[in-house]
Amino acid sequence: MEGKKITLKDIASRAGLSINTISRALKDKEDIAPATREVIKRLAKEMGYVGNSAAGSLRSGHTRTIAVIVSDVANPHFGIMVKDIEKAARKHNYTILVINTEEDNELEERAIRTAISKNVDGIIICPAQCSTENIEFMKRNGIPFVLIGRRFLEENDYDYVICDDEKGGYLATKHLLDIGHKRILFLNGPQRISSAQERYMGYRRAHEEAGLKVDPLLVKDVGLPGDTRRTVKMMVENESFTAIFAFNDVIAWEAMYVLQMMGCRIPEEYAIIGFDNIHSRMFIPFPLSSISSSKGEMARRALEVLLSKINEPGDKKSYREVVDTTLIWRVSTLGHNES
Amino acid sequence: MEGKKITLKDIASRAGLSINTISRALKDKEDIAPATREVIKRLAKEMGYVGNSAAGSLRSGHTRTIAVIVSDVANPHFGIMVKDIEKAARKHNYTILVINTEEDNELEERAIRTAISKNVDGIIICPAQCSTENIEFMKRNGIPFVLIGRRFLEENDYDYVICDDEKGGYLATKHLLDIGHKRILFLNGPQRISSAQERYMGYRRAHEEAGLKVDPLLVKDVGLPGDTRRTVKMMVENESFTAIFAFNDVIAWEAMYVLQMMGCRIPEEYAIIGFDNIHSRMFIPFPLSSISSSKGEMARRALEVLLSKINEPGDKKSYREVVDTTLIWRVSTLGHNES
DNA sequence: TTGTAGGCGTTATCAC
DNA sequence: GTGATAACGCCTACAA
Repeated sequence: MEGKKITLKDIASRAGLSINTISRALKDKEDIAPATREVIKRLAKEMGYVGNSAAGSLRSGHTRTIAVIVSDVANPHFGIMVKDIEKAARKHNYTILVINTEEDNELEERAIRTAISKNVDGIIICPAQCSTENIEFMKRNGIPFVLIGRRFLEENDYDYVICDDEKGGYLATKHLLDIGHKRILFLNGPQRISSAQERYMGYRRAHEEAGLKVDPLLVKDVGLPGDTRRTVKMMVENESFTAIFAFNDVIAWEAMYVLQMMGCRIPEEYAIIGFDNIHSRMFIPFPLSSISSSKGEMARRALEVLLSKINEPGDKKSYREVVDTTLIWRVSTLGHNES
Repeated sequence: MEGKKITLKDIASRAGLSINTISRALKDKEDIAPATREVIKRLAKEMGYVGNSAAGSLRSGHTRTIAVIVSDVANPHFGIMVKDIEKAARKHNYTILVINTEEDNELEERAIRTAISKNVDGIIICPAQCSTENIEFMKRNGIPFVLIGRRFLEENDYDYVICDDEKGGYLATKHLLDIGHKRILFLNGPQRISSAQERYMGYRRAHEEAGLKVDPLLVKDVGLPGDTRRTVKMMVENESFTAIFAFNDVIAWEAMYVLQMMGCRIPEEYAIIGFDNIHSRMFIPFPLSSISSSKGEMARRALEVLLSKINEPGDKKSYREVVDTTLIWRVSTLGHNES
């Protein structure tokens, strides 16, 4: 049994039957005598036969595999997303191929080519958004795909499932303004990313509604690792502000870490709110207020959209799904601070 | 370009050459005229050709894909592991298929069958250890595989890469004893898991060395979600202890969360130490002492072992790699508590 | 009820 | 230099 893989042929020669009798018996086809079926199935089990679906898919044209392309599974945001996609996919008998792009354009291109060359039935991708090239490539290729978590604001003809980032940015900012903060540091993600742009729009809208002007000095891009630590330290030393809105919970944690190291108290000296509500999935010592974006919901919807695109190839419908965002209030923004 | 996939055949008929010439030209074989090669390559690019490696692997027998089977990618421990495996694999031009088992025996079996049926070249698996059945199945099947993070203590003839769990358990416990704690609550993982057993052995050794007896009431299994919250609450209310050693950082965070909710101070009232040192990859607000198990190292070694098994199928060498563990001291065990 | 033929896309081998 | 052929493992359609 060791060494070479058992194929239908091996079973056939052992059973003294033809390859395709074996094939059909194992698929429980009616046209094989029940007795024969039983014998064959037992033999297959005995020999440890595991079908070669890769070979079958060469014929059928589908692999029941979808690629999930994200920047980094080690980031809990994506880890949770990937898990939920995998879970949903498993229900539909699909397997997922995970590829990380590290937010890099070239790696993203390679990821897409790899996925296509492995004949996946479709792709769920959180695009690095360095350019539209890679997305255009998928489109030209004809492979079904859905964007998750990010979209292209200008060339808006790709299907996507995102959360309501503008509203999330608005809710977070309004919440901080409501409890008395006037100068809110926004630790935002890289500007090329749509969710960063949209959350910023929400940040602006909340300010406008409150009759306040946005101070550009308080809006920082912390895309690179290390940025958050440097920025928070620098801002605490040089600027006056009383609250932080972080692009995501991971950045928020890092900011809190720095503040604690510097001896600042949360929420008394600095209130802080994140985005993603990872605390709903994991108990982190310091409860962080956050914007819930329901990753499970996004994952399921993205998969559904992808499956319908896979199953109705002719269909030219477009899918633009926006999952609601809500405010989750925890102690990191408790109390208030009239400055 | 939309709809159907471009194949060698399509390029061949467009170029007026044979399929085979196209194939060889695209692989830069010397026996095709340089001029022809250029023309073909340009044409392929123009037509958006992406090779069907699935078809190729039917012939070659390998897919350059490995399956990574873990219980849950959303757990940062596995998320980080998967990321590091993916990164190492990418360097060797391998892609990974990620399947979650949720620590369930049946899902694990399905995961393995799926992986094999998709013709992966090998499997890296963190076994649920409900039984050895599934591992035996892989062995009988002949697919190259390596266990990661866990091993089978009795039937020790499977290759593995683990960290030094016994030493880790010893170091964590000794550290707490050294700073003055005498009653240490051990929030351990499920007993069927080797790492839980081995960390417990370390916990015992440290006690013995210190001339203390292990109180069985202080050793709790918190395998299921929710266990940690219930257990910590119950223990704080009913038992006396001054420190906690948690099976992993995620459990430690949860314990800290509960302690904070109950108004207990860390480390003054309860010192706490985790395992995995996730803080080396993520800044979590409250710095948690932990045992570092170098997931990056484990991931790379596991991949190397797997690759050598894939590349030397005849080789009957066994691989039992144990990565060192070290103590990382942070504020969650600062100060001491002479009780 | 079972067997035979052909083809999915690619590649290795050998002939032209 | 380039083309024809067979083969990888499986499946559909049809013949026996």
